Amino acid sequence: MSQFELLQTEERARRGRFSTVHGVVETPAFMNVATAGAIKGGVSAFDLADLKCQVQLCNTYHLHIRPGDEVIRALGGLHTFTGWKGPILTDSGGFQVFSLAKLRKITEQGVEFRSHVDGKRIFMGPEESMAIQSNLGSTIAMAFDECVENPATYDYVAKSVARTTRWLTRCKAAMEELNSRTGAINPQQLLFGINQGSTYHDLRVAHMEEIAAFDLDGYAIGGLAVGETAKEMYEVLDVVTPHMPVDKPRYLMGVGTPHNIIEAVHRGVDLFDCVMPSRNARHAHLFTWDGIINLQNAKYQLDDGPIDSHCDCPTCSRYSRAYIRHLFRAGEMLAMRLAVMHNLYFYNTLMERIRQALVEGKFAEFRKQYSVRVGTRI
RNA sequence: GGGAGUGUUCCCGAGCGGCCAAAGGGGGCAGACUGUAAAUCUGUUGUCUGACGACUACGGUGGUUCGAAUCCACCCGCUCCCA
Repeated sequence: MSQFELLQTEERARRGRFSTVHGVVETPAFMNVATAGAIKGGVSAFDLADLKCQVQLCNTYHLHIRPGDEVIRALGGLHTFTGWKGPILTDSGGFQVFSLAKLRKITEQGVEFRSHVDGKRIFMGPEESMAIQSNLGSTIAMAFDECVENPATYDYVAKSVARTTRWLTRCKAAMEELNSRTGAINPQQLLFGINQGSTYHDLRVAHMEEIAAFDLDGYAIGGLAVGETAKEMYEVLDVVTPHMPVDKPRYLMGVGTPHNIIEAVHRGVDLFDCVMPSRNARHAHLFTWDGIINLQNAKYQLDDGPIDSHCDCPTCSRYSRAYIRHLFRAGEMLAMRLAVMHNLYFYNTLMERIRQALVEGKFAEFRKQYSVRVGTRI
């Protein structure tokens, strides 16, 4: 069974401890995204241990298509398969309802996708998503939802949210049934519900209250950072978080920049995930405590210092900006690996420093010092 | 020695009288990226100017023409074939 312990608060910001069968997560925490079972850029589950990673995130849709969730189940589940022994959260495939918009069709029963690999038709609804996630044996399964692109009409969002709620009922029933089956990879698989409602405050609040009644293991806020302004996103957080259960972890899905994360912690969020540190690292866009740098810029050609002089990650302790820049320009894979490791270490350290600031009652000060600074191009 | 080609902006390479500061690659310079169809995508890349525009450019020199990277002559360089 899971247990979320709220250890401390500072204004709306929270520090907590989430205990799962695969280990404890100190929150606020950033979950490292390994969509297809690996962090893109050549970073393995074993590297993650050196990067202060607490939770790995994998994707239902991608792993269902390749290699197939039945294959992973036969091999003992994601923990055995990837080598990551800590908590794993699997996204439900709901985000692909959004990102594969041109390749799908939504009905009450679920969503018909066209595989991005070979074009094959794939049907996924709440039951299918839960069954796949059960086969993957993740620690935390996410409810199957529809992530609506912003802006969206009130009418469409209202209908979509109502459907997402009905899907949640089916997700919960399916999860309970799957957990009770003998032979389940993780019979204690947790389920998080997902709040939707676009930028409509009344829909957000109403939906949050509805899903809170399901008494799930955690609650996520989805459908943000998908087209709306940062200001609108923060307003949704301001409006929704007061309606989220205090004794359950709160997860802001897919967000975001270091600045977004600090601002969301300030508004009471505990968990995050985002492809930004890994994707941007692969494009030489690196985060430092002084701001953001693009390591491909000519000005770093002769820079023999580390990416970040305040960083003690495996990359910064060994390699110069000039060398990594060269690796990028030469198309060497090592460039991506070193850059991704740095950015993930930065994100995980950011969370560690946020937690430490909360311990010391200095989060407000931390926010003031870093919230804007870490998002500035230098 | 004879014959046939060829020389284009940083590189490769299109162009065959005006719509050419010159396609397309590459390279360079910069930007984007938020539950990853993303080792991807976008912009830009002669000089000057805020812009209109002006100027300098297609091996060299001279010519034909209202107008030449494009046609002609000679020169220079490179390639291939025959002796």
